[in-house]
Amino acid sequence: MQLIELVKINELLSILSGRLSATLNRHLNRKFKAAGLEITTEQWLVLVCLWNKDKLTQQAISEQTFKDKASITRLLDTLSRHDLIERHSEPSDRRINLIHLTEKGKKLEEQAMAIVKESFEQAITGITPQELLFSREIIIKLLNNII
Amino acid sequence: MQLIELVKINELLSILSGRLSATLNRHLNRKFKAAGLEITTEQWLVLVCLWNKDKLTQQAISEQTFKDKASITRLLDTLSRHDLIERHSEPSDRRINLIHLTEKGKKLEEQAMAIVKESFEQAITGITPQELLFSREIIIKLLNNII
DNA sequence: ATACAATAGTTGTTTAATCAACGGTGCAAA
DNA sequence: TTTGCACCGTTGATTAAACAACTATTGTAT
Repeated sequence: MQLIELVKINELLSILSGRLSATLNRHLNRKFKAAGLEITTEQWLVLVCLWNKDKLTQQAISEQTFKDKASITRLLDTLSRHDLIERHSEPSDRRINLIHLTEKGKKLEEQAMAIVKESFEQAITGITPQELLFSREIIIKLLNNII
Repeated sequence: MQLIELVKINELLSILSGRLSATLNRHLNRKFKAAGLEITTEQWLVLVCLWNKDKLTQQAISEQTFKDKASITRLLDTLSRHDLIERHSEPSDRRINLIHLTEKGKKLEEQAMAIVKESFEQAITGITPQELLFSREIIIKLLNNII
């Protein structure tokens, strides 16, 4: 009984804490690559913030993506090297960088979102919206319990 | 309508493909560290395989953890450096390493599993077993859809 | 006005993931 | 027997994560 419980714990934790995200990331990264888009899932997540509202601070991106600000520094380094964003320093507060999408970065939105949408639809095949919403609630409860 | 749909897609994907696993990993890593255990969640996952059945091949560990064999090579390098496992080459098939737990590695099980169990119970506070099992089914469906 | 705290971003170190390429071993078919 | 394929594990390159320590700037409180 105790053993079975622990086995289930391990299984669920291993799925949640690695396998699910790794599989999703791998899937999306391959789709992006297959379509000739040179972005990763993590970069896509940052770009989503900027497509939604351009010229954010790194701090804002950090909060919206739930990523460490050091991770954002380096993600933006990569995006900048690929000419998808530019850092513009703000004279009114010289601590701040405002992150601007380049034309190349803006143009990526349509194609990237189409790929994501397609993958999403593939992922949820055979799952009803209610089931999905219910799972979302449970996952958010889980998250809040361990923050 | 379309916009709202896309927002939901982004949110769910971002939770599943990064935020959930990152939060869980961070949580467990901190707990391990706070208890004086020098292991990460990823290393714990490998150790679970060996606690369950000692003397596995790297290939077997790779399959059980759903991790790339290159990742396993490096995880085992770290575990070996910390004297938790040893690679024993097998004379009957010289391609193979059998991974042996050291005494130190064996001794870790009780303490590590107690921490994991405690974290798990914290995580599922306020969620019924049925809800959890239901979510597990949905997540496995999701996984199978994108493999 | 100065001293201290808070904020924004960067850097160093360590761990881990992917993919691709490679070396060595085992096995089976021509 | 040797040729070729499958298998096991390693290595290199790139991307990303966490944490801690750091610089520079801004804001506040005495």
